[in-house]
Amino acid sequence: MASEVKLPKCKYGENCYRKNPDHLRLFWHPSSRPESISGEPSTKPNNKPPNGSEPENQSSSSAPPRHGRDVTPKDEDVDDEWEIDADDGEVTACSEAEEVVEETPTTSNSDESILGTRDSANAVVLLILVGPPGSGKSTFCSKLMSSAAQPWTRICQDIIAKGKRGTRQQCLRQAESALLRGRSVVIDRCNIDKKQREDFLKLASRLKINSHAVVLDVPPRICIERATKRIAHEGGVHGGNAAAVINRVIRTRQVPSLDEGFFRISFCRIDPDVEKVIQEYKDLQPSKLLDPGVFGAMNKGQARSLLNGGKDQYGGVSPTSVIRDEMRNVAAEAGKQQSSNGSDSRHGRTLRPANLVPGEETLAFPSISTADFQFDHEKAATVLVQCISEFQAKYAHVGLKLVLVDLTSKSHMLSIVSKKASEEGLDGNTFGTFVGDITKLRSSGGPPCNIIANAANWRLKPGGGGVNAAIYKAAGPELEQATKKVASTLQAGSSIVVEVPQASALRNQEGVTHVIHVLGPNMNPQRPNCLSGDYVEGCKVLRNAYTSLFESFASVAQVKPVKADSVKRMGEAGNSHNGPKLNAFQVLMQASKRKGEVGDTASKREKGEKVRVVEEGVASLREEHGEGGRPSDATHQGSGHAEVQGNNSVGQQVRKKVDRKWDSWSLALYKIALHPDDAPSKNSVLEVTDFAIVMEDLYPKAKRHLLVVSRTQGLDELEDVRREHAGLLERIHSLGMKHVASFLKHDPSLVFRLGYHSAPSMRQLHLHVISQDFDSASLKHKKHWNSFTSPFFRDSLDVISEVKTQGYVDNCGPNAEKLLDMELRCHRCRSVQPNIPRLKTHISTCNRPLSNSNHLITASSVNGS
DNA sequence: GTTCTAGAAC
DNA sequence: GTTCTAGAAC
Repeated sequence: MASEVKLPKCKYGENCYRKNPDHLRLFWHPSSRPESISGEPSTKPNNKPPNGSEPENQSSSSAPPRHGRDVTPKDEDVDDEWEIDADDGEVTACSEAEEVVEETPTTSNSDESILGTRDSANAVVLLILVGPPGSGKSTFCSKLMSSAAQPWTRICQDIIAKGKRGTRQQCLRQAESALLRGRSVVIDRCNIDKKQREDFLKLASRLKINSHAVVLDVPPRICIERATKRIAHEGGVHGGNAAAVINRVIRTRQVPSLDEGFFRISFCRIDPDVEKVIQEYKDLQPSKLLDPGVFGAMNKGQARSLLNGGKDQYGGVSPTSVIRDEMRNVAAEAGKQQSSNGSDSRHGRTLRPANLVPGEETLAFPSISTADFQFDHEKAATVLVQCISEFQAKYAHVGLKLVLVDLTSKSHMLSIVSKKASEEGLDGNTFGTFVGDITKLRSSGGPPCNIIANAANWRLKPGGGGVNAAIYKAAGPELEQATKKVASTLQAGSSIVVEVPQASALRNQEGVTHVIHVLGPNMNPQRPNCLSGDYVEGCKVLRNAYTSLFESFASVAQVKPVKADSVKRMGEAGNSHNGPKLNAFQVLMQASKRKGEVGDTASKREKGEKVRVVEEGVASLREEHGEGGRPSDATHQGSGHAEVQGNNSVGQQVRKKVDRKWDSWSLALYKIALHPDDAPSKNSVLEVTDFAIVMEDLYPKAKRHLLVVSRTQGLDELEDVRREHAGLLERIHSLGMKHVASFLKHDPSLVFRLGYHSAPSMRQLHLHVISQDFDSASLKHKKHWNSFTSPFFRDSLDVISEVKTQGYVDNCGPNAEKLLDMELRCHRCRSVQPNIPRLKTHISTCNRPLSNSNHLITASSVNGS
């Protein structure tokens, strides 16, 4: 019966951090956290508005420019998403940048212009560069962004994907993000034909932003000369092959025309043309708008083509006049949007008052730690969305709503949280954002939030600034007195609930019954307990803070998580309808499925995909319905056998392994382990014992790479390991160590790790014994590298320890494979390398101490033990 | 696990 | 032409 039930895919739920690459990185080695070049914590300006609200720390817009390899001005700052490899001086993308774009620093003193707006503060345009390799697109961008009058973002496809070449879709996403933040965007890619430009024009049209084109119509000879001199160009357009590529690209060139939707097209053939156009766009601002039309030197054929195209489309009317009219319409529309009711259409999830029904408990809360405490916005948004997701899952169907509030419609946090919430599929009925004053929600017609959160300080004192000062001021001295009765200080990552006294204006005017003080992590060196850029700890504390806040909210609202009894009631209610009678467990699963929280296990099984299912919070239900129990021993454990396993700190949990289909190619180790005498000759079996065999990996990923394969039938992978296997794991480890000692005798310079893959491709539990040189021709792919250097590789000693203490291995879950797709990071110096060839070159010379494990085995450690 | 192929991009 | 990625097949 249990096997018929659809189960959640992960014990941490559909929105488990392990599914989120950004958050996943937090579980990378602690030493991987981004650092500024100087090693000093970032000291971003505190752009605090005068009205006591949360200031906007526009990390992206206030950051210094980011630069790719081929265009990096050597004398400019590099922000914390980039780091320089001290060994070879390369600039490499840090792991925190999933997609990399370059942005100008803001040039104005006011928040208004820092944030910008396509409506008024800036003349926002989408500038599409058109030109073959070597035409000077990158130089154009560098010059444009060096001292532009308004903020620009450069989208360079060559470096957008963690410092290497990405896709058009990534460029589009980043362009949209920047445009929505009020930044002009320059698209640095060839854009050589209509198809390559089409999506960008559509994007601009959708956002009601003018598209401009600058055609770098540089003679092919010059392009080839330039490209030939380049080295290590991402697209391979350098050296001897540059001419062929450029000639081919130029042959496919389609000259941009106004009828594609461009507002303005500028042609540049010689350097002075380029300089002139660069200056035009550098000067661009509302008081210096550029006229529509076609400008610059071009040949007569191009001009005729462009004008004819425009004339045909507009029925003989000058394209320029049509576009001017359109421009006026856009401006008028933009004006309407700006004067609307304070909700910003850019925030798709902005909750309007009508969305919230009085009587339902609603928590209004500010973004924690992103103002004075200078926590990185992107990371904070990721943590927040994760916490909301968990909250929604835990308190489904009980009417609790969360509203993230910020004072300004230009709030960076509102924008990115909305985006991430949408991406994560958060329930828009129970979470939204709102632009307004958190202390005046009722009186200003905002959502009726009777509980509000305060981004407090550790002393729980009024003052300082931002939300804390505003709430204490609005509440009057009564709140401070009430708070004193509850606590005198507050730990980071925790919260306290204070009932707002009846006499407080916040209560009798705004209807706020409770204030929940919450304290997040501090990244501001000017404030106490600064974490100095330690985002591993910081995210942990922030997560604790939000979790504590939301739990306090639930506590005040006097609701409880969805539990067995409530689900049972739901089941009974469901059974009152005509459908088949369902038990509580099935009802829960059906509800989860409706919310999209349950994977289609059956269909995945049909496809032979790996299916590991861990469910949460249903153990009592399973017991109640007699659908499972703890395994008594290790007798099960072949494919297709469901099993249940016990508790951990999160709460009572059930671990259930569902059928995994092993393809024929993945059975090689299984066959050899069970029948070592029949091992194919290509496999070098070194030792056979009663419990394991030792063999050389057929495709070694390092100088020395052995496998110690268990001979216990049914023990396919780590997922199958239980407490009773601890002794076996220790024997396997010892066997591996024996061979390590032998290797080290011959070559004492080697360093080894012993460990398991979280989600192995080959059936039959096997320990990897691998030297850390990774000097092997068989190491070809990112997946290879990350399987041995990311947390996907579980150290044998850690595995043994976990099995002994908790009875199973808490591996990376169903999303372990995401770890394999992460950036290529040197296991010594932590620098990111753009591809495998570059990585291999780098690691062959990198001499930093190894930093990828606490369990490295060296000649001295073996001799000393 | 590997190998092969196609496609995208410059 | 080269590099990289994703997917299919084994």
